[in-house]
Parts: sequence; structure tokens; C-alpha cells
Amino acid sequence: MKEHKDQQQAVKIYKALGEPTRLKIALLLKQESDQCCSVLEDKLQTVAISTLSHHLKQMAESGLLTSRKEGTFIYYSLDKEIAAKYAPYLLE
Amino acid sequence: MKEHKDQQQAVKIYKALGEPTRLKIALLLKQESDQCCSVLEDKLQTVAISTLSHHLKQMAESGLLTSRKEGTFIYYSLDKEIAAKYAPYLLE
DNA sequence: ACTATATTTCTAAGAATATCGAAATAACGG
DNA sequence: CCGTTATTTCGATATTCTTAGAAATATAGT
Repeated sequence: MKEHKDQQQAVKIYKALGEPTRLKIALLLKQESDQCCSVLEDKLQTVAISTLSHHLKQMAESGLLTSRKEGTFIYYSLDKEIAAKYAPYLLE
Repeated sequence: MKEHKDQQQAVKIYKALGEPTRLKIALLLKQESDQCCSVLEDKLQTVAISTLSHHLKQMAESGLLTSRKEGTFIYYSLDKEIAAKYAPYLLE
């Protein structure tokens, strides 16, 4: 069922945002898109880079983030359309 | 920059919605407001009523639900304004 | 006061999650 | 091919969360 799948994605997205570090990541990426893991680590200070990597993966899997690979760097951005649909608060 | 307090509420609300049972509760209350614990239990079937009570409390504490007491019954509703701000997906 | 009903609180379990450091992988520059 | 850098994966632990049943609380009706 389409509704069911949609609901599952909604749960993933809200779960992604329902944790302080990940909400901060989303807000940082709203402010400035196309940021890579190490840069976000510098800005957050609070978590190890392996932890951050885990969060970013989870957020990308939910559909909330997009990623672009360039050499060893992976640049993440907030998917504005998804954000607008599920959590426009992020875009305020 | 967004207020710290506001961010905390956002985390609570998204955490509330980032769990299948609670998302279903929110959607049931969007469909029909003013429903009490036992009625929601009948519709959900999947959880014990003490579990449901715990979820409802958490959701109300986040600000996502409002409640109204009448005798032994407590009627819950979705706060549409909060939903519109943080998660308009619920209102679709 | 007693009984039935609605809900919450308490307690304890098992499951899921966040976290880190270390090792592994991948891509670049010499 | 070697060393460096960016990121991911692995393994392990600590914390948080979901859950249910039992006990407690609250209210209504008899």
C-alpha cells in the first residue's frame, strides 16, 4: 500500500530529526548546503567523526539528505522538498 | 539562529513522531479529534493500554497533543497549529 | 460504601540506539 | 607504489526506549 510506505518514510524522517545532534545537522545543512563530514564535525564539536558518519548515513537513508561524492569527500545537503513536506520548521 | 528552547521542543515533537505506533496515533487523531485512550486502543490493537497511555503522555508533553478531561475519560486531540508548524504531513 | 471503569504509575525485561576507538576502505598526490 | 586524508565499517559498551502486567488513583453510578 502506498500509504503504508509513505508512513514508513515519515517515521524514518521524524526519527532522524528526533535526536539533538541530528536536528543540528539538519539545521546546519539548511543554513549552508554541500558540507562534508569533517566540516560538520568541526562545527558540532560534540561527537566523534565515526558517530557523525553514522548519523549522516541514517539521515540520507531516510531521504532527508542528499549526498554528492567528489574524490574522498562526500558533500551532504538537505533535501528541501522533503523538508518542506515533512518538516518545514527546518526551513524557517 | 534558532532559539535553543525551540530546538528542544522540535526534538521532542519529532521524537514523538519517529515511532510507528505514535505516528499512527497522530494520524488517528487528525482524522477524528477528541478520542480517549481506550478507543485508541481498540483501533490500534497492537499495544497494551498502559503502553498507549505512556505514548499519549509523551506526545502531550511534547505539545503535539492537547487533552481534555471529562469524568474518568481523557480526550486527546492533535494540536493542529503545532502540527502545521512542525509536521504538516500529518494534516494532508 | 462498594463496585465497575478509565487511566496512570511503577517496575522490570528485552530491544533499539548512540557513542567511541580501531581497523578497513577509497581516492588522491607524489 | 607509498603515504596521507576522508570516510565508513566493525566491535563493544552504555544509555535510552518500548513494552506489558500489576498496583495505584480517580471518578461515576448503585
